[in-house]
Amino acid sequence: MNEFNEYFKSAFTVDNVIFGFDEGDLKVLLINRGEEPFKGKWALPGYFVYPSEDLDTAAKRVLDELTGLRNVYLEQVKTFGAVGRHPIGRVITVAYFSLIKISHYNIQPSSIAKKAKWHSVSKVDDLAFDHKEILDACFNRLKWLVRSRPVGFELLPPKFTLTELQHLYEAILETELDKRNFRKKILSMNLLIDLDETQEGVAHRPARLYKFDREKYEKFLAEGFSFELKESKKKEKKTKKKMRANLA
Amino acid sequence: MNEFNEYFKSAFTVDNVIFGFDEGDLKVLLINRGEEPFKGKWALPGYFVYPSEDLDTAAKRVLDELTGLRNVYLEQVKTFGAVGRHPIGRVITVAYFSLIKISHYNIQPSSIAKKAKWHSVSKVDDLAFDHKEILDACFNRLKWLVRSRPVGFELLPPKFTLTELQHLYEAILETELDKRNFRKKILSMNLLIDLDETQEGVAHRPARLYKFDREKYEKFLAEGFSFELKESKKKEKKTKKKMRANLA
DNA sequence: GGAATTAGTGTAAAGTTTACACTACCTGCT
DNA sequence: AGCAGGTAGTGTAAACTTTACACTAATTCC
Repeated sequence: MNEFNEYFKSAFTVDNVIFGFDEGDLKVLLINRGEEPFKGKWALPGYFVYPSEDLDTAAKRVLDELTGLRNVYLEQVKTFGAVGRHPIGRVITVAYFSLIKISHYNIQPSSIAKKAKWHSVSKVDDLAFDHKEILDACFNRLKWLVRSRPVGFELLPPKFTLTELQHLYEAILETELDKRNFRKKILSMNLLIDLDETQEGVAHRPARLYKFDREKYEKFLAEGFSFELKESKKKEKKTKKKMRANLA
Repeated sequence: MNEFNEYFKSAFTVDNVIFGFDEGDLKVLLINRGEEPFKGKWALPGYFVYPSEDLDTAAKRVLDELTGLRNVYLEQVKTFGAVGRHPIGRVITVAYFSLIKISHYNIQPSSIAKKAKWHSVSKVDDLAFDHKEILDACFNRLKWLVRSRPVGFELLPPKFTLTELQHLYEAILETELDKRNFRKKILSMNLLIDLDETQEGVAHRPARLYKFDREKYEKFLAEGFSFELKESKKKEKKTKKKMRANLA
């Protein structure tokens, strides 16, 4: 550190977009800011990265302090560093998103956690700092992720019905899926274990419960498998340009 | 800045993985370090982000100083911030990758550019700092990108043959593609304009030259189209687990 | 004129995706 | 007991996409 001293004047933070799924709706955990700047506004949970701490460690710490959860899905998404994004100086933030089961979430005693609340992703529209932009980037990443791997298992309780799983996918993809085709696709992956149990206390035919075969999932990931879910085209009727080859 | 002063002691940089394509091989532009640390080793081009500069601006600046090129494909990939990654202090780096046409690249007068050299991506194995890890992350991103959009056009000269295009895809994907299927797929996208010209000075049947229809490409991107290129399975014979549904 | 070399082309079979509608099973009400 | 209301669960045929595969065409060089 000599001629470069002038560059060592910035700070960096992590911000964590924590997704959960409840009541058929995709949610995000937000903190109500108790102080300026943006006092009273909702913001993503985040904090400065300590000098002795790796980025991933910082993201896990923020998540743990807030939810008490460890070993959850956590992924770095993008870094935001516009010059004026933070009023107190040059602050770059690294955005992460994580997927948790809301049923496993317990309010933590930390003061920050008391100000936390789940919000429907689709209804969030105004956040502190550039946090709306960060949320959008993470939501888009989740949409992409859900098309290439069966990521929903991170968000559902240990036992779930196929309809719940489908609703989760529909919430993330913001589209409707065909029930029969969805089931065929999901079951053909052999990642579900049929528990031979059914729902109780519902006023209609109870659905079978499934759990997720974690062992096969690990294999799936290791082999770089991927699958595709396409939206039901029942209602769309997009002009499907056939784009045929201009061959002789 | 008051109680947070202790956090404003880090620096951040951008590192740019600049890909080019030449002689049937995917290349990356590296700088030979003239000073400690890692003196004599090859490194990714990068520099500190100025206090008054956005991240993307810094990445463009680094690219411009080195190659004289602007308006090229540039994308943020990932941020690396391990505690000990830089000997002179806490330095976080934001990795970008760009795609350029080597034929358009002119050596710049800047001192840094004189130390630059193209290396085959497949042969790079030891770089300064954590730059190998950064290169790998960017290469993986490129692999992903090339499967979802016809990104190769950024790397080829304005006129090219279908075989050149195929070789580019093969270099990026590190696999072989079937000639007829590749051509069918590419031509069916209608993104190529047949120039009604042929190669000259080759000792075999000359190939037709094509250029890229930029207007249609913009439309393609805007409509969120995507396409898939799958490797030729001629040689592999992967045990294709049929994974059929366990339905009644 | 023939050897060498790469360009260029079509098709049938296998596999995947799509659209679509009815019966089954449970509760709660009368 | 039976019916209404509600969600669960299932199969198939048609359209489309992907795959595997081999010969002829055009040029240069000798």
